[in-house]
Formats: sequence, structure tokens, C-alpha cells
Amino acid sequence: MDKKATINDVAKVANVSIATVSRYLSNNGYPIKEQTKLSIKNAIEQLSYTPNIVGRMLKTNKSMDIGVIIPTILNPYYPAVIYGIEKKAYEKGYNILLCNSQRDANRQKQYVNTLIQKQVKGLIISSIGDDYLLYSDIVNKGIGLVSLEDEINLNKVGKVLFNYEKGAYMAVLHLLKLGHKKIAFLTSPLIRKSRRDILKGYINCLKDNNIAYNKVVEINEENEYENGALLGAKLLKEGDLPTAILAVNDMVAYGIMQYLTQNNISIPEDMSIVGFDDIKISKMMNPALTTIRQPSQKTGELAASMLFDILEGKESKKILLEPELVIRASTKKIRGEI
Amino acid sequence: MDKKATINDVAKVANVSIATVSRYLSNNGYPIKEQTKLSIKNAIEQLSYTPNIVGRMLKTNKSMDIGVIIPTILNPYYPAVIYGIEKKAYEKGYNILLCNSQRDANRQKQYVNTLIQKQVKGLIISSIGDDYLLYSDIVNKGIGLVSLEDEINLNKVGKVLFNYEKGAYMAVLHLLKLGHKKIAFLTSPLIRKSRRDILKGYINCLKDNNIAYNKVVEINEENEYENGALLGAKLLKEGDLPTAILAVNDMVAYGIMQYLTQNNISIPEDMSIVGFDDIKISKMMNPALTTIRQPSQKTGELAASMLFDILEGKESKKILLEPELVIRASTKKIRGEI
DNA sequence: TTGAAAGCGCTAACAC
DNA sequence: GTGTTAGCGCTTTCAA
Repeated sequence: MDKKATINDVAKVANVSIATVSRYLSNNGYPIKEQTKLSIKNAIEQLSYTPNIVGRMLKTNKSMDIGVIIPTILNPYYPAVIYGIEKKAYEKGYNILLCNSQRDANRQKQYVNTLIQKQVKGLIISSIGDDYLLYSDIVNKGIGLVSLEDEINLNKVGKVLFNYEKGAYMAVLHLLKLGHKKIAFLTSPLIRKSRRDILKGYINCLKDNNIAYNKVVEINEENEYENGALLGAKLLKEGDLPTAILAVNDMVAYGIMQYLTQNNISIPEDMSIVGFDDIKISKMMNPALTTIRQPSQKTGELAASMLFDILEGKESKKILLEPELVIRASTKKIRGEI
Repeated sequence: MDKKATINDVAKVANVSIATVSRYLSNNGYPIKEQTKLSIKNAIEQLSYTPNIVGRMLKTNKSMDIGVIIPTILNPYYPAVIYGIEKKAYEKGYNILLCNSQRDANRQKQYVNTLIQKQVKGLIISSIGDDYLLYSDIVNKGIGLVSLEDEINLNKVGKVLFNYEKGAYMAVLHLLKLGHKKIAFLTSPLIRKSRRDILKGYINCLKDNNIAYNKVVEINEENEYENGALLGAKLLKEGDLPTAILAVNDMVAYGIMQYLTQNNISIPEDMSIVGFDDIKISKMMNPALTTIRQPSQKTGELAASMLFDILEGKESKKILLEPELVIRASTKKIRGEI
């Protein structure tokens, strides 16, 4: 492997100064003689020179990277968000440094610090925990910050939020209308505001409709795909079964469905279930999942657009996306109801 | 926003030289008086100083970024690969610059060049096209390169491959054993070697078993989720229907299944279908998808490990992962067969 | 139209 | 133990 060529090498070969080469590269209309251009062009090809952006960054302090921190790429909701972000970023010439926090506050903090050190221009984060010192440090350093889902309630931080509470309310209402009176909420650890908001919506809807029965089944650890089975098992063990379930998200709903089916509880005949997210495959499941739609790709696009607005000096905004109930086949009228 | 503090500011506040601060930061056992350490520590906190890695990179030429280029993050196979890569990268302290080529050779080239400019130490790519000039440029610049799926047949390039041909062969054999004699292959554009290898396996298995019927349905464009419906429609229009289908991947299989079901062709009663990949959700589909397992997360881990080995000066390797047939409920004996 | 040179933030060789 | 300084690759001001 040859050592990488630098602008100096190009200048030497082309027999011009590095300033001229730099001007040629920046291609900003600065007048250069055609012949000079040509010899620089040749030198670049000959050396297969690629500019070192690090040199430029140090000089201009202009990075073209943004950081994206998500809980886990294994839940298909997030790839869709990333897709939206990348779409906008690509248009603007930005690259994405992708980090999975694995819902670990320490790991998240580590990543944030690394990203700051790497001089990212902006950061889009679906955050875990509420380390406001960390967040305000980001902002104070002039790094654009946009929060997803769990709001970071700070000035100058863009927010793309979702009305989780209302979504849960709609889901439970749907079940009530189908005649269900025993509805449980099965959830991963309630360590995120978004999840606690879903719980709120669940509780409020029951209260508003004078339903006494409520059952919240929570597990202690994030186990990704296994969450559903754990929750299903815990539910069965506790007894006093519900007739319907609200799951904290679609992936968990799948796990629960699979577990219950294996245990001879059929869906929706014996148990109705509503998910949360509406990831792409939910409509292809069988039974197709009734769920609350959270627009993932749009969330990503909005977040990226907002970030770039902030970087261009515009005010940070707060967008609240509204839920939509998507009724499919995993919910039905309770047995005996007409 | 305050301007970011630099090592100079810290030195000034702590009343020491920048060299001492640098030594303090590098934390490599170089002796520093405890008291000096303390005042530097205080200065850093006071200024909420974060080291600028760009300065260090320029000096040491040691980046801690690797690039990852995949076709599309919307196919859940790739998030799983990324998960594997990130796991290993995190252990090594590397960050990931994520790029979706969208299966566009130009876009891929653009991303590669950007990544080179950004001085990534290595690159893991599920490549599109065969721009060998581009690939050898990467290697010549001393950047570690590992190719996934479609082999980049160059020296010093690590390869994590999968036996697509054998996988397809196994899938078709499975269908033949179930009594199917009319088996079609439905595929996205055959622009990738991996897809053409699947085609080969399909053809060879039919040939080896003296089956005359063969039908390859290919569409012209990548349409992500809509591929399946397009393929299903094209299949029905052509007539002379098969009794079983091999799909180029699971996502496409879902699309086909959905389309056929909507058109009153039930699976597996009227049509058997085999997918390719075995993404997580395939076992949760209904009918659960019979498919060829391609170990996604492991692919990512192996690729990352191999890349880091290359960066440490070890020989590049070639790993061929073997397929596994996962029989579920989307395939059954043909009508009339015992 | 071009070149010389300062300097971005940092590390490391060398000096004390 | 600590400081001085050159220089990494680049942009940009100033001068010619």
C-alpha cells in the first residue's frame, strides 16, 4: 500500500502551489487558468489523490456528520426512522454515525461523548434516561439536537413527539367497544416516558369508562424478541386472565401472540390483542395485527429536516404526531357479545 | 453558545503547558504530579472541555470510524447484520458510518468516496455492481475492506460469503420431495451475483432431477415492499401456474403471499412457497415461512472481526457460510400426493 | 491568476 | 515532571 497522497504531492506533481490545488478542489468559481486546471487534474489522477477531509475540518470546523442514537436497530421501527433520516441527510450531503444505546444509559452517554469529540454537527436521539447535564452540554457546544419519542425538555432542542397517551387511549377504547371488560397492558420495563405515557392512556381510558379491572404486566429486563414470551408466561401464571391485551409495541405483541398460540389460546377467538407502532410487517402477520400507527419514516424525515433547520439558525420546534388506530384481525368482539 | 474550549484554554486555566494537558488526556502512564492533574481536571470541568478528535486524527492519522454500506436498511436482514457489526465495533471502540446504497451503483460510489475522504479505517460493504477500480482504490489507500454476499474478488479483501446456490438447491429439492413438479422462481432484478447464484441453484436442481418446467419471474425495478405484489401479479398474468414458488428473499415472499392470499390462492393449500434469509419474524408469520436460513447477525460479527484482523495486519480471509433449510408451514405436499 | 504563510487542535520528539 | 515546538492536511488572507 502506498502512502496516501496529500495536497502537497499533487501540488508538486502539477508544479503549482498548494493554494491553487485547494482552489481547484473547492471548485468555487475562483479563477484558475484552464491549463493549470488540466495539470492539476492530471496530477490528481496520477496519484489517485483523495482529499483528506480531516484537514479541512480542522481548518474550517465544518463537519458533515450527524449522530443518530437509537435504542436498538433490531426493532424494525427504528430502521424505518433511520431510513427517513438518511433520506434527508443524503440530500444535504451529511453522513450518519449510527449508535445503538441498547437502552443502556451509560452506553448512551459514552456514545454521546464520542460523537461530540468527533465533532458531529448535530445529533438525533431517541434517548434513554434523563441526563439533562449531558443534553445541555451538547446544546452548549453548538451541536444541533433533536429528540425523538421521549422529549428532552430543553430550550433549543428540537422535538418530534408522538401522542402515546392518546394512542393507548384509542386502543383501549377500541377494545371496550368490542365488549371487552378485562383488558391487560403488557409491557417492557417502564423506563421510558413514552411507555409510561402508554400506561397513562390505558389507565385513563379504563377510568373514564368505569372499568375496575386493570392489570399491568411488566418485566424487569429488556430481552428484545423474548419479551413477548416472558410477558405471556407471566400473564398466564398470574391467573384472572383478561380477554384482551394491549402490548407496548408490535414486536412484543408478536412474541405474546406466538406464546399464547403455542399455549392453545387462539387469537382473536380467545384473546384480542392490540399492538403499538404498525411496523411494515404487521399487516402481513396472521392474524394481521390491530395496532396504533406511529409514522416511523416520517418521524425520521421530520427529525432530520428539523435538525438541518436548527443548523441553519432557525428556531427549534416541537412537533406532536398523532396516532391512528389500524383495525385488523387480531381483535374481535368478545365471546357472547353480539 | 460559547465557543468550544480547546486544549489551549485548558492549559491556560490550569496554568500548565498544552503538552501536559495532552499527556493528562492520553492517560498513558506518563508521570504527572498529582496536583497538576487536579488543576487540569478542574480546568476541564470548568470549561466543560471535550477533546477535538479531529486534531488528534490529523496528527496521528488514526481514525476510529468504519464505514458500512448496505443496499437498504428496510429489509430486516440488514439491521441484523448491522447489529452484529456494531457489537464488535463497540468492543473495539469503533464507530459506524452507515450508508444505504439503495442498490444504486452511483450512490454507492459517492458514499465510498466520501468515506475515504473521511478517513475511515475500514469498510464493510454489501456491494452492488463490480466497480473494481473503486474497490482496489480503497485497498491501495490502506483501508481495510470486507465484502458481504457479493464477493469482491480482490487480494487483501476479506470475504464473508454465503452459499446461495446450495441454499436455492436445498429449497427446490425440498419442494420436489413434497411432490411439486412445477416450481417457479420469483425474484427482484438479477443485478446481484447472490441473486444469480440463487437462480443457478434453482436451475441446477431442476436439471438434476429431470424437471422440464421452469419459470423465472423477474421484475425490472427494486420496489422494496411492493416487489412481492408485482411479482405475484406478473405470475398470475402469465398463466401456466406453478404449484410452488421459491422467492428471492423473505420480504419478497411475504409480498407474494399477501398478494396471492388476496387473490384467493391459499398458502400452502394451493401454493407452496419458500423464502430466503429467515429474518426474525418469519417464524411468526402465518403460515410460518419455510425458508433458507442465512445467519445475519453472525455475518455481521464475522465481517467486523475479520475487518479488525485485517487492520491489525493479519491476512484477509474468505468465509463461506452454509445454508440451512428451515421447514415451517408455508410448504406442503402437493394435492393428490400421499 | 498564483503563491507564501498563518493557523485550525492536537501529539510527540526533544530539551530542560 | 514539565515546557517548547514542529507538523499532520487543509483553507484562506494577503501580497504580488
